[in-house]
Amino acid sequence: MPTPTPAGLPETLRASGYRRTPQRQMVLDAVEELGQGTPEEISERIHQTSPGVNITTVYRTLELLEQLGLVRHRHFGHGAPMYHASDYDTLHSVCHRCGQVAVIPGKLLEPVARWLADERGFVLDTGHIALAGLCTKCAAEPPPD
Amino acid sequence: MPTPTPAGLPETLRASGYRRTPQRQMVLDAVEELGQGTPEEISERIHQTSPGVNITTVYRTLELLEQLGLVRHRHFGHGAPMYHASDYDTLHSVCHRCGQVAVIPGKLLEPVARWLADERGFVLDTGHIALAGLCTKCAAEPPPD
DNA sequence: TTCCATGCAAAAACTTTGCACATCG
DNA sequence: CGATGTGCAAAGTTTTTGCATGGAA
Repeated sequence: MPTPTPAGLPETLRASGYRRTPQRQMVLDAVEELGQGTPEEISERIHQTSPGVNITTVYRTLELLEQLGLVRHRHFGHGAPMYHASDYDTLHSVCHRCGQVAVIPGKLLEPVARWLADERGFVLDTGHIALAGLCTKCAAEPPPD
Repeated sequence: MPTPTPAGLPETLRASGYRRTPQRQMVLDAVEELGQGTPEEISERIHQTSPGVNITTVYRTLELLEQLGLVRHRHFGHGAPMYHASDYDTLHSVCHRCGQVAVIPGKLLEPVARWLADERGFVLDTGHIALAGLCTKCAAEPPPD
Protein backbone atom coordinates (compact mmCIF):
# COMPACT_ATOMS: atom_id res chain seq x y z
CA MET A 1 0.00 0.00 0.00
CA PRO A 2 1.15 3.57 -0.65
CA THR A 3 2.79 5.05 2.41
CA PRO A 4 0.67 8.01 3.50
CA THR A 5 3.78 9.99 4.35
CA PRO A 6 6.26 8.96 1.67
CA ALA A 7 9.19 9.66 3.99
CA GLY A 8 10.02 12.74 2.11
CA LEU A 9 9.13 16.34 2.90
CA PRO A 10 12.07 17.24 5.15
CA GLU A 11 14.57 15.62 2.81
CA THR A 12 13.03 17.13 -0.28
CA LEU A 13 13.04 20.57 1.27
CA ARG A 14 16.59 20.19 2.49
CA ALA A 15 17.75 18.93 -0.89
CA SER A 16 16.49 22.08 -2.55
CA GLY A 17 17.75 24.44 0.10
CA TYR A 18 14.41 25.15 1.73
CA ARG A 19 13.66 24.98 5.42
CA ARG A 20 11.50 22.51 7.16
CA THR A 21 8.60 24.23 8.89
CA PRO A 22 5.47 23.01 10.65
CA GLN A 23 3.29 24.89 8.19
CA ARG A 24 4.80 23.15 5.19
CA GLN A 25 4.25 19.80 6.79
CA MET A 26 0.69 20.72 7.70
CA VAL A 27 -0.17 21.78 4.18
CA LEU A 28 1.20 18.58 2.71
CA ASP A 29 -0.59 16.48 5.32
CA ALA A 30 -3.84 18.30 4.69
CA VAL A 31 -3.61 17.70 0.95
CA GLU A 32 -2.95 14.01 1.49
CA GLU A 33 -5.72 13.64 4.03
CA LEU A 34 -8.25 15.45 1.88
CA GLY A 35 -7.28 13.61 -1.27
CA GLN A 36 -7.75 16.89 -3.03
CA GLY A 37 -8.95 20.37 -2.21
CA THR A 38 -8.94 24.03 -3.11
CA PRO A 39 -6.56 26.33 -1.26
CA GLU A 40 -9.55 27.46 0.77
CA GLU A 41 -10.48 23.92 1.75
CA ILE A 42 -6.92 23.05 2.60
CA SER A 43 -6.69 26.15 4.73
CA GLU A 44 -9.90 25.27 6.56
CA ARG A 45 -8.68 21.78 7.22
CA ILE A 46 -5.52 23.12 8.79
CA HIS A 47 -7.49 25.59 10.86
CA GLN A 48 -9.28 22.72 12.56
CA THR A 49 -6.09 22.03 14.44
CA SER A 50 -4.00 25.16 13.87
CA PRO A 51 -6.15 28.25 13.47
CA GLY A 52 -3.10 30.49 13.34
CA VAL A 53 -1.92 29.45 9.91
CA ASN A 54 -2.59 32.19 7.41
CA ILE A 55 -4.13 31.41 4.05
CA THR A 56 -1.34 33.39 2.43
CA THR A 57 1.03 30.74 3.71
CA VAL A 58 -1.18 28.04 2.26
CA TYR A 59 -1.01 29.63 -1.17
CA ARG A 60 2.73 30.10 -0.95
CA THR A 61 3.29 26.61 0.34
CA LEU A 62 1.15 24.95 -2.29
CA GLU A 63 3.17 26.74 -4.92
CA LEU A 64 6.38 25.53 -3.33
CA LEU A 65 5.19 21.96 -2.91
CA GLU A 66 4.09 21.92 -6.52
CA GLN A 67 7.46 23.16 -7.62
CA LEU A 68 9.05 20.39 -5.57
CA GLY A 69 6.78 17.88 -7.26
CA LEU A 70 5.01 16.82 -4.09
CA VAL A 71 1.61 18.13 -5.04
CA ARG A 72 -0.11 19.06 -8.28
CA HIS A 73 -3.25 20.93 -9.16
CA ARG A 74 -6.00 20.48 -11.66
CA HIS A 75 -8.97 22.42 -12.98
CA PHE A 76 -12.58 21.45 -13.14
CA GLY A 77 -13.52 24.30 -15.43
CA HIS A 78 -14.91 27.08 -13.30
CA GLY A 79 -13.43 28.29 -10.09
CA ALA A 80 -10.53 27.40 -7.88
CA PRO A 81 -7.83 24.89 -8.74
CA MET A 82 -7.82 21.56 -6.89
CA TYR A 83 -4.58 20.52 -5.27
CA HIS A 84 -3.78 16.88 -4.74
CA ALA A 85 -0.82 14.69 -3.87
CA SER A 86 1.25 13.86 -6.91
CA ASP A 87 0.37 10.21 -6.75
CA TYR A 88 -3.34 11.00 -6.93
CA ASP A 89 -3.24 11.76 -10.60
CA THR A 90 -6.52 10.76 -12.11
CA LEU A 91 -8.72 11.67 -15.03
CA HIS A 92 -12.08 13.18 -14.17
CA SER A 93 -15.27 14.17 -15.89
CA VAL A 94 -17.23 17.16 -14.65
CA CYS A 95 -20.76 18.17 -15.47
CA HIS A 96 -20.96 21.84 -16.22
CA ARG A 97 -24.53 22.15 -15.24
CA CYS A 98 -24.54 20.51 -11.83
CA GLY A 99 -20.84 20.19 -11.14
CA GLN A 100 -20.88 16.44 -10.62
CA VAL A 101 -17.39 14.97 -10.78
CA ALA A 102 -16.55 11.36 -11.64
CA VAL A 103 -13.34 9.44 -11.98
CA ILE A 104 -12.78 7.89 -15.37
CA PRO A 105 -10.05 5.59 -16.66
CA GLY A 106 -6.99 7.55 -17.69
CA LYS A 107 -6.30 4.90 -20.30
CA LEU A 108 -9.09 6.39 -22.36
CA LEU A 109 -6.79 9.21 -23.31
CA GLU A 110 -3.84 7.04 -24.28
CA PRO A 111 -4.55 7.18 -28.01
CA VAL A 112 -4.99 10.93 -27.74
CA ALA A 113 -1.73 11.24 -25.84
CA ARG A 114 0.05 9.18 -28.46
CA TRP A 115 -1.30 11.30 -31.29
CA LEU A 116 -0.32 14.53 -29.55
CA ALA A 117 3.15 13.21 -28.86
CA ASP A 118 3.73 11.89 -32.37
CA GLU A 119 2.16 14.71 -34.33
CA ARG A 120 2.82 17.69 -32.12
CA GLY A 121 5.51 16.74 -29.67
CA PHE A 122 2.99 17.69 -27.02
CA VAL A 123 3.20 15.83 -23.72
CA LEU A 124 -0.36 15.36 -22.51
CA ASP A 125 -0.95 15.74 -18.81
CA THR A 126 -3.97 13.53 -18.49
CA GLY A 127 -5.05 14.53 -15.03
CA HIS A 128 -4.65 18.27 -15.26
CA ILE A 129 -7.98 19.27 -16.67
CA ALA A 130 -11.23 17.42 -16.25
CA LEU A 131 -13.30 16.50 -19.29
CA ALA A 132 -16.41 18.63 -19.33
CA GLY A 133 -19.89 17.77 -20.47
CA LEU A 134 -23.31 16.92 -19.11
CA CYS A 135 -24.07 14.11 -16.71
CA THR A 136 -26.95 11.76 -17.37
CA LYS A 137 -29.37 13.69 -15.24
CA CYS A 138 -28.58 17.10 -16.68
CA ALA A 139 -28.48 15.83 -20.25
CA ALA A 140 -31.99 14.46 -19.78
CA GLU A 141 -33.42 17.69 -18.43
CA PRO A 142 -35.08 20.06 -20.85
CA PRO A 143 -32.97 23.08 -21.82
CA PRO A 144 -33.26 25.91 -19.28
CA ASP A 145 -36.11 27.93 -20.79
CA MET B 1 -20.29 28.57 -46.24
CA PRO B 2 -21.03 29.82 -42.75
CA THR B 3 -22.59 33.25 -42.82
CA PRO B 4 -20.51 35.51 -40.58
CA THR B 5 -23.65 37.04 -39.20
CA PRO B 6 -26.07 34.11 -39.13
CA ALA B 7 -29.02 36.40 -39.64
CA GLY B 8 -30.00 35.91 -36.09
CA LEU B 9 -29.44 38.15 -33.10
CA PRO B 10 -32.52 40.34 -33.40
CA GLU B 11 -34.75 37.37 -34.18
CA THR B 12 -33.27 35.23 -31.45
CA LEU B 13 -33.72 37.98 -28.92
CA ARG B 14 -37.23 38.68 -30.06
CA ALA B 15 -38.13 35.01 -29.95
CA SER B 16 -37.14 34.80 -26.31
CA GLY B 17 -38.75 38.04 -25.29
CA TYR B 18 -35.56 40.07 -25.01
CA ARG B 19 -34.94 43.45 -26.50
CA ARG B 20 -32.60 44.27 -29.27
CA THR B 21 -29.97 46.76 -28.12
CA PRO B 22 -26.81 48.16 -29.67
CA GLN B 23 -24.73 46.78 -26.81
CA ARG B 24 -25.93 43.24 -27.38
CA GLN B 25 -25.10 43.47 -31.04
CA MET B 26 -21.70 44.93 -30.25
CA VAL B 27 -20.82 42.16 -27.84
CA LEU B 28 -21.79 39.47 -30.31
CA ASP B 29 -19.90 41.22 -33.10
CA ALA B 30 -16.82 41.57 -30.93
CA VAL B 31 -16.84 37.89 -30.04
CA GLU B 32 -17.15 36.93 -33.69
CA GLU B 33 -14.45 39.33 -34.78
CA LEU B 34 -12.04 38.23 -32.09
CA GLY B 35 -12.71 34.55 -32.63
CA GLN B 36 -12.49 34.20 -28.91
CA GLY B 37 -11.67 36.37 -25.94
CA THR B 38 -12.05 36.96 -22.24
CA PRO B 39 -14.73 39.37 -21.03
CA GLU B 40 -11.94 41.89 -20.54
CA GLU B 41 -10.68 41.50 -24.09
CA ILE B 42 -14.16 41.70 -25.52
CA SER B 43 -14.79 44.84 -23.53
CA GLU B 44 -11.58 46.42 -24.78
CA ARG B 45 -12.47 45.59 -28.33
CA ILE B 46 -15.81 47.32 -27.99
CA HIS B 47 -14.18 50.32 -26.35
CA GLN B 48 -12.18 50.92 -29.52
CA THR B 49 -15.36 52.14 -31.13
CA SER B 50 -17.74 52.66 -28.22
CA PRO B 51 -15.93 53.65 -25.05
CA GLY B 52 -19.17 54.15 -23.20
CA VAL B 53 -20.09 50.49 -22.94
CA ASN B 54 -19.60 49.30 -19.41
CA ILE B 55 -17.85 46.02 -18.67
CA THR B 56 -20.76 45.08 -16.45
CA THR B 57 -22.89 45.07 -19.55
CA VAL B 58 -20.38 42.87 -21.30
CA TYR B 59 -20.58 40.29 -18.52
CA ARG B 60 -24.35 40.40 -18.46
CA THR B 61 -24.61 40.20 -22.21
CA LEU B 62 -22.20 37.29 -22.53
CA GLU B 63 -24.28 35.40 -20.03
CA LEU B 64 -27.41 36.17 -22.01
CA LEU B 65 -25.88 35.28 -25.36
CA GLU B 66 -24.63 32.04 -23.91
CA GLN B 67 -28.08 31.24 -22.61
CA LEU B 68 -29.45 31.94 -26.07
CA GLY B 69 -26.88 29.59 -27.54
CA LEU B 70 -25.13 32.24 -29.61
CA VAL B 71 -21.84 32.12 -27.75
CA ARG B 72 -20.12 29.64 -25.50
CA HIS B 73 -17.16 29.74 -23.19
CA ARG B 74 -14.30 27.46 -22.47
CA HIS B 75 -11.47 27.16 -19.97
CA PHE B 76 -7.78 26.90 -20.58
CA GLY B 77 -6.98 26.02 -17.02
CA HIS B 78 -5.93 29.18 -15.27
CA GLY B 79 -7.68 32.47 -15.36
CA ALA B 80 -10.61 33.96 -17.17
CA PRO B 81 -13.00 32.01 -19.36
CA MET B 82 -12.75 32.44 -23.13
CA TYR B 83 -15.93 33.29 -24.96
CA HIS B 84 -16.37 32.34 -28.58
CA ALA B 85 -19.13 32.11 -31.15
CA SER B 86 -21.00 28.85 -30.96
CA ASP B 87 -19.75 27.72 -34.33
CA TYR B 88 -16.15 28.14 -33.26
CA ASP B 89 -16.29 25.04 -31.14
CA THR B 90 -12.92 23.43 -31.33
CA LEU B 91 -10.70 21.22 -29.27
CA HIS B 92 -7.51 22.84 -28.03
CA SER B 93 -4.32 21.85 -26.31
CA VAL B 94 -2.72 24.26 -23.87
CA CYS B 95 0.78 24.17 -22.42
CA HIS B 96 0.69 24.84 -18.75
CA ARG B 97 4.16 26.17 -18.61
CA CYS B 98 4.10 28.75 -21.39
CA GLY B 99 0.39 28.95 -22.14
CA GLN B 100 0.72 28.07 -25.83
CA VAL B 101 -2.61 27.09 -27.30
CA ALA B 102 -3.08 24.90 -30.38
CA VAL B 103 -6.09 23.60 -32.22
CA ILE B 104 -6.32 19.84 -32.44
CA PRO B 105 -8.77 17.54 -34.24
CA GLY B 106 -11.91 17.07 -32.21
CA LYS B 107 -12.21 13.60 -33.70
CA LEU B 108 -9.45 12.48 -31.39
CA LEU B 109 -11.92 12.45 -28.56
CA GLU B 110 -14.61 10.52 -30.37
CA PRO B 111 -13.72 7.19 -28.79
CA VAL B 112 -13.61 8.84 -25.42
CA ALA B 113 -16.97 10.46 -26.03
CA ARG B 114 -18.41 7.14 -27.06
CA TRP B 115 -17.10 5.40 -23.97
CA LEU B 116 -18.45 8.11 -21.68
CA ALA B 117 -21.83 7.98 -23.36
CA ASP B 118 -22.10 4.20 -23.31
CA GLU B 119 -20.69 3.54 -19.87
CA ARG B 120 -21.70 6.63 -17.98
CA GLY B 121 -24.42 8.34 -19.92
CA PHE B 122 -22.14 11.36 -19.90
CA VAL B 123 -22.35 13.72 -22.86
CA LEU B 124 -18.84 14.96 -23.53
CA ASP B 125 -18.53 18.59 -24.53
CA THR B 126 -15.38 18.42 -26.58
CA GLY B 127 -14.82 22.10 -26.99
CA HIS B 128 -15.43 23.19 -23.44
CA ILE B 129 -12.04 22.46 -22.00
CA ALA B 130 -8.58 22.28 -23.42
CA LEU B 131 -6.27 19.32 -23.02
CA ALA B 132 -3.36 20.38 -20.85
CA GLY B 133 0.23 19.32 -21.01
CA LEU B 134 3.61 20.57 -22.10
CA CYS B 135 4.45 21.85 -25.54
CA THR B 136 7.57 20.62 -27.32
CA LYS B 137 9.68 23.52 -26.18
CA CYS B 138 8.69 23.35 -22.53
CA ALA B 139 8.93 19.59 -22.39
CA ALA B 140 12.50 19.85 -23.66
CA GLU B 141 13.57 22.41 -21.12
CA PRO B 142 15.19 21.20 -17.94
CA PRO B 143 12.94 21.25 -14.89
CA PRO B 144 12.88 24.69 -13.24
CA ASP B 145 15.62 24.24 -10.64
C1' DT C 1 23.53 35.14 13.99
C1' DT C 2 21.82 35.12 9.43
C1' DC C 3 18.54 34.54 6.29
C1' DC C 4 14.33 32.33 5.13
C1' DA C 5 9.43 31.88 6.24
C1' DT C 6 5.31 33.57 8.25
C1' DG C 7 1.52 36.64 9.62
C1' DC C 8 -0.82 40.69 8.78
C1' DA C 9 -2.61 44.24 6.05
C1' DA C 10 -3.30 46.14 1.84
C1' DA C 11 -3.73 45.76 -3.04
C1' DA C 12 -4.89 43.51 -7.31
C1' DA C 13 -7.68 41.02 -10.51
C1' DC C 14 -12.05 39.47 -11.72
C1' DT C 15 -17.01 39.26 -11.22
C1' DT C 16 -21.47 40.30 -9.17
C1' DT C 17 -25.12 43.22 -7.19
C1' DG C 18 -28.20 47.30 -6.28
C1' DC C 19 -30.25 51.12 -7.87
C1' DA C 20 -31.67 55.16 -10.61
C1' DC C 21 -31.94 56.69 -15.21
C1' DA C 22 -32.34 55.67 -20.14
C1' DT C 23 -34.33 53.23 -23.88
C1' DC C 24 -36.90 49.72 -26.55
C1' DG C 25 -41.29 48.39 -28.16
C1' DC D 1 -46.23 54.58 -21.18
C1' DG D 2 -44.40 50.49 -19.00
C1' DA D 3 -41.04 47.11 -18.56
C1' DT D 4 -36.49 45.89 -19.67
C1' DG D 5 -31.61 47.24 -20.18
C1' DT D 6 -27.63 50.09 -19.06
C1' DG D 7 -24.19 52.77 -16.49
C1' DC D 8 -22.22 53.69 -12.28
C1' DA D 9 -20.63 52.71 -7.84
C1' DA D 10 -19.89 49.61 -4.44
C1' DA D 11 -19.15 45.14 -2.60
C1' DG D 12 -17.72 40.17 -3.02
C1' DT D 13 -14.26 36.56 -4.22
C1' DT D 14 -10.06 34.80 -4.83
C1' DT D 15 -5.17 35.44 -5.10
C1' DT D 16 -0.90 38.24 -4.75
C1' DT D 17 2.43 41.51 -2.74
C1' DG D 18 5.15 44.29 0.76
C1' DC D 19 7.04 44.50 4.98
C1' DA D 20 8.30 43.73 9.79
C1' DT D 21 8.63 40.05 13.05
C1' DG D 22 9.69 35.28 14.16
C1' DG D 23 11.99 30.94 13.63
C1' DA D 24 15.21 27.37 11.36
C1' DA D 25 19.86 26.08 10.75
